[in-house]
Amino acid sequence: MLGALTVAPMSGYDLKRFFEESVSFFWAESYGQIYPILKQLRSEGLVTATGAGAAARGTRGAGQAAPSQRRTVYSITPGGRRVLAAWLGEPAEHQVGRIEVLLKLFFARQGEPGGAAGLIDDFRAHHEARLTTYAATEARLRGEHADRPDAPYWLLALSYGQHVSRALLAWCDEADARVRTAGERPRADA
Amino acid sequence: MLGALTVAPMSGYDLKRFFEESVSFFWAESYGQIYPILKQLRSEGLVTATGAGAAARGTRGAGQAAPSQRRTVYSITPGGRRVLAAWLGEPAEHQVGRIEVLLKLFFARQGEPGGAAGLIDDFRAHHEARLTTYAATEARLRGEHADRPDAPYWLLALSYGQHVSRALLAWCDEADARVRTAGERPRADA
DNA sequence: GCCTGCATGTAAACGGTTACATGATTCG
DNA sequence: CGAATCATGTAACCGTTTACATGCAGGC
Repeated sequence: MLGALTVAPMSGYDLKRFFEESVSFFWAESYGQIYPILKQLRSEGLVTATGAGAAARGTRGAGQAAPSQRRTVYSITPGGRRVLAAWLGEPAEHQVGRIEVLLKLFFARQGEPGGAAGLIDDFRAHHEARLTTYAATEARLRGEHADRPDAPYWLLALSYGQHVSRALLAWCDEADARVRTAGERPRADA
Repeated sequence: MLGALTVAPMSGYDLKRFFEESVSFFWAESYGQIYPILKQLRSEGLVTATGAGAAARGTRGAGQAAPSQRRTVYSITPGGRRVLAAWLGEPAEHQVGRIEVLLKLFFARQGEPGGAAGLIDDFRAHHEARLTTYAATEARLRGEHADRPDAPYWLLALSYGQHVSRALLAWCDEADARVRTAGERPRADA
């Protein structure tokens, strides 16, 4: 959240969209977290609020003309930037992501004969779609957002996704071949 | 859990180890889940218990000689196999796995200049280690476990991990190059 | 006798999603 | 006017992890 607010001051609603549009392929946050966390960050002095819900006095600057209203826009504070920088300095944890398709594949012999092939088809379609999305995002990043100073890092994250999806399509080919020859046979005919 | 019990009847303790040794790179379960779920599966008639905690009568067969005792071993029932097969028939969901390292990288411009490079180094080491583990697992699967009928599917899952880790090492090279040239420069010297 | 590993379980806390409630604004 | 979207929030629920409690068995 603090990271997102370095891109621009945002409302809770904006943050949700930011997560959906920018980092959705590797991170997600729901309203159920966003609003409580904003409240907490504010109480810790890591963000400040302006607009609708900015109860504390001194929030509305001189000529600010009540803009749109009803929105509460949050900005990161210097303290927030320090906390963010500290977090960025800690090594990232490599936690085990649960991959449901692998679990099903692992036990696929216990299911219908064509099951594994179906899973793989589905999986291939998913990653083909992702690569298409990635290409569109890349075009946008190299186009309109090319001047943003964070752009190189954003492209790095994108590249991660592309490498993974390409590798997984290659795996699909391999898996398909294996499943259609030795894999499925031992159950039925043969 | 039902899937694991098709491999062999197991105790809760065995299940934990099964998850740790076989599928740990894409799935994990803790005791806090295993024991309650076993209880529930049993109440639904999807598994049966033998040994220590097998309260219901008729569990100990004729010449079974109280083996080791204090263990409660669970076996999958025909009903359990049906439920498992039904689950295997449903398409797998592609949920967003949270990748912390990408989040840090995405906002890396807000941290220390060398931060991104450090994250990548760490990440590379992690996937190199994984590839080593995968190689050992592959040897075991092609060796002692080669005759197991599920082995082809297990190798497929393993191959997934190998494809991903190899792709990520390639990404590390690319990312490193980008971070050490254009990436880190605009903050300090230059 | 003690340490390690086997073995079973539970309670509290945590992190997260879902669903719902509410209402303002904008645009066709 | 009505629909879509902007916007804020909360409560209930669910899945999961962590930490703890307990005790037996086997080997040194």
